[in-house]
Amino acid sequence: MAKRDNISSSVIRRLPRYYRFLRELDSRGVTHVSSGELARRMRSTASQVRQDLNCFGEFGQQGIGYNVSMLRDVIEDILGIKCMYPAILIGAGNIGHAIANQVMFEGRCFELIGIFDKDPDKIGSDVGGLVIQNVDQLESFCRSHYVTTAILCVPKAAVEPIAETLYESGVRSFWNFSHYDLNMKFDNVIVENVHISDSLMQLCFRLKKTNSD
Amino acid sequence: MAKRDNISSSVIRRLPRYYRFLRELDSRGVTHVSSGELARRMRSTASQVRQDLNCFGEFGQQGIGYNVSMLRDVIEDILGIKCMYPAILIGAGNIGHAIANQVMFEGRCFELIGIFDKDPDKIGSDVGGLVIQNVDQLESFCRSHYVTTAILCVPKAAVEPIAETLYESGVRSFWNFSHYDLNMKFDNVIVENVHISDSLMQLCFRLKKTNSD
DNA sequence: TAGATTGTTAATCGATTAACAATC
DNA sequence: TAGATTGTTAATCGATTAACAATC
Repeated sequence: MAKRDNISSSVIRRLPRYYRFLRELDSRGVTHVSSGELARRMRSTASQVRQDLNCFGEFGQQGIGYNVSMLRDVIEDILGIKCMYPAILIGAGNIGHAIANQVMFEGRCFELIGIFDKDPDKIGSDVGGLVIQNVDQLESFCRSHYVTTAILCVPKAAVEPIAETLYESGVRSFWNFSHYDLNMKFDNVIVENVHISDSLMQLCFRLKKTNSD
Repeated sequence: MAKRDNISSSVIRRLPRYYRFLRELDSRGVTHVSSGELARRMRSTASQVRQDLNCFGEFGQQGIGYNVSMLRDVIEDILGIKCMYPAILIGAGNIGHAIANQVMFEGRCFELIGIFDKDPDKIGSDVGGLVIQNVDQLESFCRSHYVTTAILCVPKAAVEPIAETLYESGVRSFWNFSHYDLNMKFDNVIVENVHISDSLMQLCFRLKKTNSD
């Protein structure tokens, strides 16, 4: 019955962005925000914003706007970022460090409980409060800690076999930074492939377009 | 006249993905690929692929498929990744290191010619073959080297003022990793804001959805 | 009351899918 | 020739925009 059950995928894709702005407003103590103001921030239109927000309940008040903290709360709920899933990270290189130190520490949705690498020089050292373990501990660790999610920061060539191993150890979701599209053959697996350089190519495209205008 | 002039934005967004697959096929020595095969890789449909590829010229041959290297070439051309823009990076923390070492070194579209930080302990040390310079050198460096693009890997709070300075020194495009949406007030500026954790939230959403089905 | 702003409907626009003749 | 696969048109679907009555 709840409207909230069929939110279109384009709205879902915009939710993290709404969430960021609402969090910022909330932290500044702003209690209400209008569709027009949100639109300005989102580089969208007031109409679009109202259409979006309307599909998960009525949080607005005519003449006043939307209640920031209620809206923030319902978005957290829809995205599921109130949950806490145990996650591990494999590959303690540059990106691995960045993720462990700068992304995960915000402590939303995932708790980083283990870091693995195969380099003997790295094993034993500390990253963001965790000791780097040997990859050969992967299987037993995943089984005993019921790890749901693996963050893959290993080189291209290593991804497939590691993902296989992890799948067999019960891991069913992957956040993959390896520059290689992981395409698991099982359909009970969730994969988010991240390609940072895609956005660099978009930047390049826009630069070229500007220059040729 | 050229079809190529009005490629829709949704096609543009898919180009980096096509590009990746074509590059892989090319490196494996595959000369032709069908829309069906590309669709399988893109998790799309053959119809979609043909529609997409058709909007920038006729590279297919009935009964045979598309010429991989020609297609790759035309995509490189459209995205403008054959150009080489001088870029600098500010903030030699974890993400800065990751970008400098793992993303930029592929040597496409941008050449990293300078790295800056304000931490005296970092200044002078080497990252990916470049010596970290003091941020107070930023302005003079940008002016003398005609820097077009800045990669911002600094904390939230530092972004606005640094972007201002850079703008005044002639920088007109920004690849921003600071977890803060940079919204320059000038309209001759290109900004790509990267929010890595958005994809983490999408992962979270999909996990929650799976669990509740 | 007057001004602001929502929720919702209808109209428009654009993107995806289906179908098939053309051709390698 | 038969099989494969394109290019392109038309049909469908979905997303965005515009408009306005309802209401704080």
